[in-house]
Amino acid sequence: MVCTANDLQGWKDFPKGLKVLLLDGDINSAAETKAKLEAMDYNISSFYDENEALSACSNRPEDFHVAIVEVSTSSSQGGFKFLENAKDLPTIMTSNNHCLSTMMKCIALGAVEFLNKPLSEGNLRNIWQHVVHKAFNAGASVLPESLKPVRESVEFVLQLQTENGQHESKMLIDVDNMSKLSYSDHEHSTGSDKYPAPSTPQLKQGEQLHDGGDCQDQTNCSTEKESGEHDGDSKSVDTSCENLNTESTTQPIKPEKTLIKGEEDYADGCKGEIAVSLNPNNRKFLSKAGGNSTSSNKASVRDSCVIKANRKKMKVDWTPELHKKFVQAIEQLGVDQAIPSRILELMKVEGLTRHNVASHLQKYRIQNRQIVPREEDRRWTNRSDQMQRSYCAQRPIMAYPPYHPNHTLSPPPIYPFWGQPGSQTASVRVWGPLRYPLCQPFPVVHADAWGFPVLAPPEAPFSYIHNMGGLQNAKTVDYRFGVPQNSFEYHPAEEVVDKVVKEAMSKPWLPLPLGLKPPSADSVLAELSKQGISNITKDSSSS
DNA sequence: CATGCAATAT
DNA sequence: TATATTGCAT
Repeated sequence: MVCTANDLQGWKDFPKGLKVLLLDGDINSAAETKAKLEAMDYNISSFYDENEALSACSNRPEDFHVAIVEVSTSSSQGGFKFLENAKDLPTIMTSNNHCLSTMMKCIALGAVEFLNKPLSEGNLRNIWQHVVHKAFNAGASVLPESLKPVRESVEFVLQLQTENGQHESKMLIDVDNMSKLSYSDHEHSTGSDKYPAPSTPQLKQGEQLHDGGDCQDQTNCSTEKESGEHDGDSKSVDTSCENLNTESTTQPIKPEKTLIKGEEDYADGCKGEIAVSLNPNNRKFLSKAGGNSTSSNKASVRDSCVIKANRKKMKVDWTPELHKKFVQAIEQLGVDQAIPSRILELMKVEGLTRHNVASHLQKYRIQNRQIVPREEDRRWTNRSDQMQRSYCAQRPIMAYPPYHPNHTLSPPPIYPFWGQPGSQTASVRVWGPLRYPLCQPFPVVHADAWGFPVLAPPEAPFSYIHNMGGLQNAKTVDYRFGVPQNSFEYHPAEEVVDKVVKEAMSKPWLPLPLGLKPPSADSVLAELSKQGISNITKDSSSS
């Protein structure tokens, strides 16, 4: 990623001072690892106890950039607890136990890499890659405090080269692309981005990450070019690390994010997109400002960035979060009053224009229209048929948690991410109904071959994996919802039904679940009488 | 000016 | 292809 000497000037000693949390129950191997790492100028904090390590990185998240955690063979929790709880820290798992399932478990639980013990020098030397990777590929919202300086630093360096000259543009990875990458990554992994990008080789049986795993050592990609005039302000990471100020005592906060990509033209006409925060309490991560980017004057940098970013029209990326706001606004207004300007007001998203909202609303309506098609004359008495057909045409209201004991048998229901905010964390943006094969938001992994579903989506609660009792009985588990499903029949819990009914009644403007039209009174009565219910306690319309 | 729809662009 | 933006009519 860094290809010229010039590029390196800001961080040629980058790993130096990088703060490594080392959790290893084995004192000897811990000492050994620590010594090796320190020889590489890493800054090691050793922990023997998992809980201590956890509380340390919880209390001082800024103190750690990356963690190396041993999978203890003795204790049952050994290391996994840390792995799961320190989600904001790129965590490398190590173990003497080289079995595949252990590795997979680590990776599935969010480890960025699994390294066999003993840790080779090459492995250790390159752990910084995970820091940079995380710093750039974590969604801005989940970027740990400790990584922000890294990111800013790297961005700054990259920015320098961008501004320096385009003569070597072929060699450069421009910040814009990184921004895009980061952005899209962020979209696909909402909660914690414990699922690393494919660029990290850890899923391939963990064997690639020998020294060859990274094609180049961080020191050897220089091209002998020395044309640095901007070096004065460039900061190495360890410097920036000193400027950390957050004292959060809880787990690193994941601020709500509302990101919008800004398009910006550069002097050379080259266009790029940068991510800007529309939320004032958010931090901007991609600095386009050329000047100093020390942590101390972040604010000014930030401001100038915003100004620069606002210079041009912004492309709104309707992230799930943004869309959620949008939907909430619409619900709040009611479908009748849902006009762009008011939605905009309710959304209270800085930088968002009425046009943006209007456009989005247009699409929203189109989608809604498509799934509330002319079913006018359809009778809800034809229920089975109805349900089958409209299965993938769910309304924004979730009827009840879907269950498909065998997804090859029953059509997997789709829950449009249009719909209920909070019903799911929509890292994948799905607009309304999908074609049938895509109806499943995520593929259900049959993990028989592996004995473990490694493709659990980021949304999958980790407890799901736990509940599997380790690695074995991985059946088809519907992990999309925290509700355990264990019945073959559609028997929605009463409270669920109640909830839906209540919701439907309180929000008459919303289409009904199950793709049903409001039945006429007649059809309702007919249906009820069919079911042997002759009397209903309804205030109007009856008898 | 705001809105919604259609065309266009990415 | 999907979806965001732009253009235009109301």
